This record gives sequence, structure tokens and C-alpha cells, in this order.
Amino acid sequence: MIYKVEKKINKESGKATERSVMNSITIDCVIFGFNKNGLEVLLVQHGVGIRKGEWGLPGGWIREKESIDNAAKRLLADLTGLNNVYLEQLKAFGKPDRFPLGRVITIGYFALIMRDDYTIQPGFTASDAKWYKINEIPNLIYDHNSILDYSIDCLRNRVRQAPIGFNLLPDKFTLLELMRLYEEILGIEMDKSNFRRKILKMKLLVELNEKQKKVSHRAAKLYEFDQKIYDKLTEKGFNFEI
Amino acid sequence: MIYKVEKKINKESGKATERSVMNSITIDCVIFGFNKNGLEVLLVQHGVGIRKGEWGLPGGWIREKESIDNAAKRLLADLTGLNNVYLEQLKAFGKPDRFPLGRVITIGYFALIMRDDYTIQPGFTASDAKWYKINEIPNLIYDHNSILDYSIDCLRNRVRQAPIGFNLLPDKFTLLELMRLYEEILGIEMDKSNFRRKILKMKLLVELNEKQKKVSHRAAKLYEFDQKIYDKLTEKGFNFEI
DNA sequence: TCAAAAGTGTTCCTGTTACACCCATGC
DNA sequence: GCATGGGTGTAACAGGAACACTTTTGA
Repeated sequence: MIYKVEKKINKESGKATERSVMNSITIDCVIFGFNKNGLEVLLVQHGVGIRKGEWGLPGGWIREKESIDNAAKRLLADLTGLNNVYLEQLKAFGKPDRFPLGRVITIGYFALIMRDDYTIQPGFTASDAKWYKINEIPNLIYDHNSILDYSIDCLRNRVRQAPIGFNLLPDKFTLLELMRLYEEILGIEMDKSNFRRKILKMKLLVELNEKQKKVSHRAAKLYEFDQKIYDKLTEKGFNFEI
Repeated sequence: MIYKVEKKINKESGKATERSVMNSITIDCVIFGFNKNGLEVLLVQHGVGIRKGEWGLPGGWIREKESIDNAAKRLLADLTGLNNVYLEQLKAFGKPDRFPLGRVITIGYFALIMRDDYTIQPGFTASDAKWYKINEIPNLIYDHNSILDYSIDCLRNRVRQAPIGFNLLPDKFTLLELMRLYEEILGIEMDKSNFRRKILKMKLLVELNEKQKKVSHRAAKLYEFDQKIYDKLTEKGFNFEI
């Protein structure tokens, strides 16, 4: 029974014929990116199987000897070529009928990456990959729409309680760029002045001796987020909150 | 290979010889209870296998045709005899060496139950079950200590952002009882007067025409939490926060 | 009448909100 | 000079923290 399921799955995905991976468990990853288009998600098109041509979250199998976190990291690196990416587990999704060809539980992850770094590598489970705006998501395979919805809720919560939003921006950014990021993710409008005060008061940004270049307005100062400063502050009981 | 692993697991737990469950995936549940002793967790003692006599989280296998949420519900009902229990998934735990006899990923859950309701039912994977205070947890099997630690962090966050703490109290409770609950979970001291104001201002408690009885001091009013009121408020954009 | 907890009121202080306004730069 | 976004300042308000005080009940 289980063997049969595994064979079918392999037909579908066209991979993992050796016994080096766990069966009945997969990983699916919501990859968030941010640029002038706003918040986007990287989706892949299935290259083989009955759902060929349809879009879904990038995902894959877990090898026998790797942790689930490392499996997610590996899948992400294979697809994007990026290594030190912010990655966090969402939760497990396990409705019995979520996958039509057998009982497969999937563990959801979300990643935050800096768009400009990114060049698409043809992933082994995808014939194509494409960024989609957060509010223009098509119908996805399996339960991937609900995983995606869940990930957005999760991102909105997390981004307000931990300084993880910086992972979506270049190393050096202006305060307004940071504010636009929060506005986009949270879907709200913020006050420039109040945002500046709030974020600067936390003292976890490093003010650089550098300014924007080639902008048709007064050049803004660039700032940097320093994880070490944040770690020190949290040790002393500091809680990030926006 | 996988079959071998499964046989070993069965020896260990003394169950699931049919093929009606998924292999390589389990569920472990952190069950929180609250009474005059404070916040406690229900642990079970392994009845058979090499870890006999050691304590761990109650858990079990997922049947082929049930969702993971329902599997957790079922396990909880089998152990405690309770049915409508507040239950939430933590996340999946999947270090490759977390289970010594083979690769098994577990999905963690936490439950909030009202202690007085509770009578221990001999669970099929446990020879004994016992409540442990949150800060007197012994060494547990496998990675159960880290699952438990994670669940406490998670509870502390959740209890401040959603009105789930009520599940640990009787239907009717006084404001001070509620405050003591928060103090215990969050590990902080609160001001009686400020807490009253805050919680009453939310208008999600129903004031009953009833008072405490047989107390050797002024009897306090009893209140009730009404999920419907909360749902209506959240529709209007209300956010619970303590 | 005393202990213990219920319940009310008030003051101080901080952080947030909603603005108005000036500054620098490219076109 | 004007449009655009950068950056500063402030007054009004809301909410939280800290604390004092009165009330009710059983023993």
C-alpha cells in the first residue's frame, strides 16, 4: 500500500526513485520577495504529472538523514541559488485528502529573500518559476492556497514582533523604504514622522555615513540592521514591536 | 528498511500492528491544566520498551483517513475522556536523531483543559499519567523537553493575543481568578485594579447574577466568557491583547 | 472586630496620533 | 520654481502604572 503510493508520487513528481527520502511527508515553501511591485511570492509550474502546467508552491522531499529545517534550506538553495536565507516553519498541513494520490502530510515553511539578489534556477520539480503579487495569486494545486493564506497571516504577525522584515530589503536601506515595506505587508498606511521616531528609538539600526544617490529629491540617509545589537537588546528584555 | 523501522517502533510502543496508521509520523501533545497548584502539564509514563518507566508527552499515530487535527483530538479523548478541548498545533519537530529507533517526525500540539473536569483514563500508550508543575519537569524521553519548552513559549504568546486562557478555567470565574491565571502563565505580577479595567473594557465577559459561595471574604461576582461576543467583536476589527 | 479579598477612584506619566512645517535635490 | 520625498517639531489625547482607599463577608 505505502509502496504503491510512493510509486504514484514518484510518477507525479518525476523524482526520488531511491529510498533516500521519507515517504508520506513533504515540504512546501512560501518564498516572499519585495520590490517596487510590492510583496510577491515565488510560485513554480509543475513540469510533469496530471497537474502539469498548474502553479504551486515549491516543495520537495525530506532525506532520511537531514533535519526538516535543513531539507527546507536545501530545497530553497536548489531553487534560488541562495544560501543564507531567512527561513521559518509555519506548521504541518495534514488533511487526509489534501494530496489526491495518497496520504501525504506537508510541512510548510516561509522564506524572506531580497529580490535583487535573486536569479531563478530551474528547480528540479518545476519547469518554470514566477513571482506573483500577493493579491493576484491564481488557483494553486492541492491545498497550496490555504498554506499561502496561512503564511501571509503568519508573516503579518511575525513581522510586527520580530525584526525579520529587514531580510526583504537590501543591507542598506532608508527609513522610508522600511516603512513602505511594513505598509505593504500589513496593508495599512503609516505616518512617516511617527514611524521614524518609533524605529529610531529602539536603537537597533545603525546610521551609515552614506546617502541615496541619483534620486530626484533630497537624498535620504541609509541605515543598516545589526543582528548583534538586537540580540544584546533582547538579552536585556527588549521586545521589538511595531 | 522502512518496514524494519516500523516493527521496532511497534515493539517500543506496544501498538499499531495493523497498517491503518501512517508510519514515520507521530503526534505529541502538551496538555496544560491549571488549578491552585498553578500551571501544570500532563505527562505519561511509558509502560513498555527500552524507555519503560520514563516520562514523556502523550502521543500516538495518525490514522490513514483522519486529519492530523483529528488525530490529536482522538488521542486527547482517549487519554482524558474529554472531547471539546481547546487544541492547537505547535509545529513539526524533525531532527533526524530525535527518535532513537528510526526516522520519525512528530507534530506537536498543545491543549488547554479545565482540571476539575479531568479524570485520568488509562491511555493505551501509558501505564500511568501524572500532572507536573511547569517548573518541575523531569527529564523526558526523546526531544520531549524541547517540545514542552517550545509549547510554553507558544502559550505565553498566544494567551496574550487571543482569549484562549478561559479554557483553563471553569465556565464561571471571578476576575481575580482570571488574573491569577495570567500571572501564572506569563510569570509576572499584575495590578488588580488595572487588570479589571482592561478586561472589562473589552466587553467580552458576561457579568452573571451570581457570586462566589462559602468564601471567607467578600464574595466576588462571577463572569463568563462568550465566544459569540468575541467573534462579533473581531469581525469589527477588535484585537484581544493583554 | 479582624483578616482577606472585592471593588472603586485618582494621579502621574508615557507613548501614540495627527498634524504642520522646513529642507535638499533634480528637472 | 516646483515637484518630490527627507526630515523636524509639537499639541492633544489615550492608555498604562502605581497606589490609596472603601466595601463586604466569614470566622
